Amino acid sequence: MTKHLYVREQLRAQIATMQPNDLLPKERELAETFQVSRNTVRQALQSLIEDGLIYSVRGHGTFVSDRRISKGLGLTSFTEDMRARNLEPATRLITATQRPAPDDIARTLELQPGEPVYYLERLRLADGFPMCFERLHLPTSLFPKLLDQKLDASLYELFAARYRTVVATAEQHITATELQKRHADLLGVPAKSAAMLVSRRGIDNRGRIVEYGQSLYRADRYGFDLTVRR
Amino acid sequence: MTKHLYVREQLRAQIATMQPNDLLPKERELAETFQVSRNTVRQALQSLIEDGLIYSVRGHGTFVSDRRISKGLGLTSFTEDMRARNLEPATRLITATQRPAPDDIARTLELQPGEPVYYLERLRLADGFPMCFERLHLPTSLFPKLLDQKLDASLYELFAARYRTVVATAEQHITATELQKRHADLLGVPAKSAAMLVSRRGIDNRGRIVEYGQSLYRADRYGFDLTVRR
DNA sequence: AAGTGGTCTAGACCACCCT
DNA sequence: GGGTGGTCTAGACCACTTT
Repeated sequence: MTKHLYVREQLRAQIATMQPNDLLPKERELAETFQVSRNTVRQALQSLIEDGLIYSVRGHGTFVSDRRISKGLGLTSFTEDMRARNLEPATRLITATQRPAPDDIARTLELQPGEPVYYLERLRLADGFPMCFERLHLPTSLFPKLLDQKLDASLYELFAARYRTVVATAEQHITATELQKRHADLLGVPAKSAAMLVSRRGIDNRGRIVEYGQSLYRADRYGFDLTVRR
Repeated sequence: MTKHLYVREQLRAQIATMQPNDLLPKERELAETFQVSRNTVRQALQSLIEDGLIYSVRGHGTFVSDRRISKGLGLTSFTEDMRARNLEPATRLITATQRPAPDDIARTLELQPGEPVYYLERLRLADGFPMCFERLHLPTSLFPKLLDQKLDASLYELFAARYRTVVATAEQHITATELQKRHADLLGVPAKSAAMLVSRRGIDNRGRIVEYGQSLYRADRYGFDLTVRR
């Protein structure tokens, strides 16, 4: 545990007991209190500012933010997302195969056409009810013997534990669509119901394209909350 | 112009000429080159890392990112959003009235029930084609004589110019829905088509709730692109 | 062992806001 | 003028990776 992380967590706890627009102690005071340099205090404050918990005004002070900002839309797995919503995530594996990449998938994953990819279909449940149907495409070269693994849990956790691959960035496209009968049946809603369609391309910390997935979320059960700033 | 901003812009220009995964000079070299301290170099690098242009590996070096990341989803007005997509924005004002706030609107705007609000309905066009139908609720107290203004242009620009109010933060909820006949007709699509429903609460830099709006976007023409990071 | 980025220090001056 | 956060310095040691 580094000092600035320690200071940050102490401050986070203190902020939780304060009111919006309350004034925090001066940076020089905090440095004295925690027996660290002012730069270290500033490192901790900067991190809290980026989280939206506090804001600072030059020549004035540092304050608790007006509203508690929900974390917005970070890069989270379905598993993490559901846990954050206090729902119990589960997964039903529907299909898991290896096949040559169709042209459009190869292009998205930046592979040569026909290179082998894994294709997975999974139904994601929350507290036992269908929430989302997803199709995933993964380069086989990055995940040897993937199909021998347990695929009805968090894939991101499997990637990290088994393949030392962390999805660091994701490019997402969000839109709406009408559900085909098959997908509607899986999700337990009438055909042609509206759903959220999320296409995601996951990239690891070395810049390799790790996954391409499309998820269909039940619109009656799911939405994105995000807070954006100027 | 501060030093770290100068260093950052110089580096940004240099990065533009480099290939993904190219190695940047060591921090200590950069400090020497620019005749600044290593901390200042690190401040510039940190900013570029947050923009996704570079990444660093401890004990190894700092590298150009594999992909140029689009800026994701900021707080933009419809007008700005369309211009960014190279589409010409336009607006057709459908309704503009003043009325007592219904209970749910009052609650969302944190007003007393029955306090007066403006209610606007507008059809937003891109290159002349319907893109989005929006309903807006605004506290009258913040925008005296709003209905006398020109309401078929960017409201955010009007707020800034006429009322010195800048929407600094917005809480958004994004989901999908089926269009009612009236809304489908306005947007020029069949009834019950899928659409994106975006609810937005805008907050100014003093923490006042400035607007509550619901927008229905044609799903065939519109989606959100966003890049998220761990 | 050598070299990298990550953390931390103690001190200084600047830009801005208040009284 | 006095106090705040913002910037910057020169130097040190640590954690990690590669040789």
